[in-house]
Amino acid sequence: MSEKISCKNCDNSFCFIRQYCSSGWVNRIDLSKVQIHHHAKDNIFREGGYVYGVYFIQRGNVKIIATGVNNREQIVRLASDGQILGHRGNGVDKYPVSAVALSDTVVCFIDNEMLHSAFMDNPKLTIEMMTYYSSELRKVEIRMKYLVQMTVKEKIAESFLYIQKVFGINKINKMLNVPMSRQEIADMSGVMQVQVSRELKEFEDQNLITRQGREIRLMDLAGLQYIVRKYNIAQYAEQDIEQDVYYPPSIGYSNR
Amino acid sequence: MSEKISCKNCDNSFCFIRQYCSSGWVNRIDLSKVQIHHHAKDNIFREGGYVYGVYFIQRGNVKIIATGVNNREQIVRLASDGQILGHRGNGVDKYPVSAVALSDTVVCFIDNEMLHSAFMDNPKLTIEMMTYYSSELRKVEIRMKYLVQMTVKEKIAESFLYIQKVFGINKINKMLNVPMSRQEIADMSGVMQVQVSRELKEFEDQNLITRQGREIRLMDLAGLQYIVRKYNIAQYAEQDIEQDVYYPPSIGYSNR
DNA sequence: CGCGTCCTTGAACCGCGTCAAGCCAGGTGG
DNA sequence: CCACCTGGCTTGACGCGGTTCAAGGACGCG
Repeated sequence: MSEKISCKNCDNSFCFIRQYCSSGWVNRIDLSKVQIHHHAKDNIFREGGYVYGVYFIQRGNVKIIATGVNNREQIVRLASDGQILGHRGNGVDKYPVSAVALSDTVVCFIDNEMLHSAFMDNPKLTIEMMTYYSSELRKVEIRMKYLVQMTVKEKIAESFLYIQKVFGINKINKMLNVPMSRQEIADMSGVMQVQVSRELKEFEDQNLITRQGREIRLMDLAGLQYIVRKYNIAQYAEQDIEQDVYYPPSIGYSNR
Repeated sequence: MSEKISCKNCDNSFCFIRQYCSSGWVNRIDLSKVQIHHHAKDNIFREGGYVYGVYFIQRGNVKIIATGVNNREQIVRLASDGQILGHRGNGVDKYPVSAVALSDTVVCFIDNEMLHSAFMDNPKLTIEMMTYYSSELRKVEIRMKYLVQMTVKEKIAESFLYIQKVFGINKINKMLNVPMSRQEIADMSGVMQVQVSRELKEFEDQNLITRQGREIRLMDLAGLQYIVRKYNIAQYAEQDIEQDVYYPPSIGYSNR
């Protein structure tokens, strides 16, 4: 007899399944069978691949990217512990985006069938999932406006605030918890990589950031917010400036 | 005794409530009390206003806009019959965007309390709503990439395809069912209004469109698709090119 | 008929994307 | 331990696409 590790033993308190499903239901899931481990830079799923279910991030940091023309990418979203990847639309069965781990990541894969029966049995789960999607939708709608109207400097400042918001910064050394390359920052902001270099220099001159090797330390969040103030970005302000240290600051670059 | 008109009598077959709630439940709603009529250019709700519920479009055409810096607007989404407006996020209680009627529009307002009890009683409804949001989310994610990577010409071509997709074109005269101003096309595409004028001229020279007064007739959808081909925009293709005529082509400009 | 709104067209400026050369750090192999 | 290589980063120079400013036209409405 093989030993079954119930989903109940999972330590992720953000997990939608654990939070909103009946305990009987939770017990039906074998954690060891749904968990998938990924290293940094691994694809969790790829644009064009078939959708058989959704992924919950148990622990880790992920970027969702849409590949564009001539190798240009657009990072449409960042996601971390407890968030959902690989949502489907009506009857659409292929991913329009890819998900890539930025640090070592564990996801739980729940296939369509199981998910559907979970929904039918647990109305609270469905409501929470719906709320989650509607909240992501409004966030993307807002970011969309930024990408169109902001200057390069503003877009990059906004990207830092966004990274800080989703992944947090290390309390002690103020480094971003998940270091991102210049190219990735460019892909988030929708600008060219060379422009990122230039703006970083300017930010450094203004003491908004400092650099240690290739990593970036956010020194003055209020200063960054000031740059984008006219777009009244309230959601990145006050809250979450102090956040837990999830990972040692270098894991994102690990090459295993 | 006042006469109650049940939600059952509503003629909108797309309505989520009618489709996915038990008939007993549907009967509880008094259609005459939830319906709100709007003229073209009316605000359905405004950025910054408090969220007391959601709106279902019973009939009409709506743009969702985010107001930006110095009177610049960004149209983040178009919506038509059966679609949902005014989704909330977690604990957020203010609209981040405005919804404006583009033609005469009827919406049904369902307050938070009623919606929540509908969700608890009708799991299918919740699932459908969730699917709707997740599908809108992926659409916005894709449009986000376009807005960043496309040239002005491409963005405008894409906007026409998007309008045609959501609102349809008149079968007979090929006019867009809901005419939009140059400014609105600019706000969708994230470009300046003068550029729209210039590109329209070019499109006309290439026989992709013709103009009648200020209204635009799409002559060559395949040609427009050709312009944006390298972004492989599959979702606007084949389907829906022939669509019902919802409204006389001029109502969108009516000034009542 | 005059006024306001929306649209068109021209001209000039400049932000930012492009191209290209050089730098720096880490890894590898002799 | 040094030499070399490679990939990511920096910096400069240039030119184009697109924004901005401005003037004039078309159309609808009172």
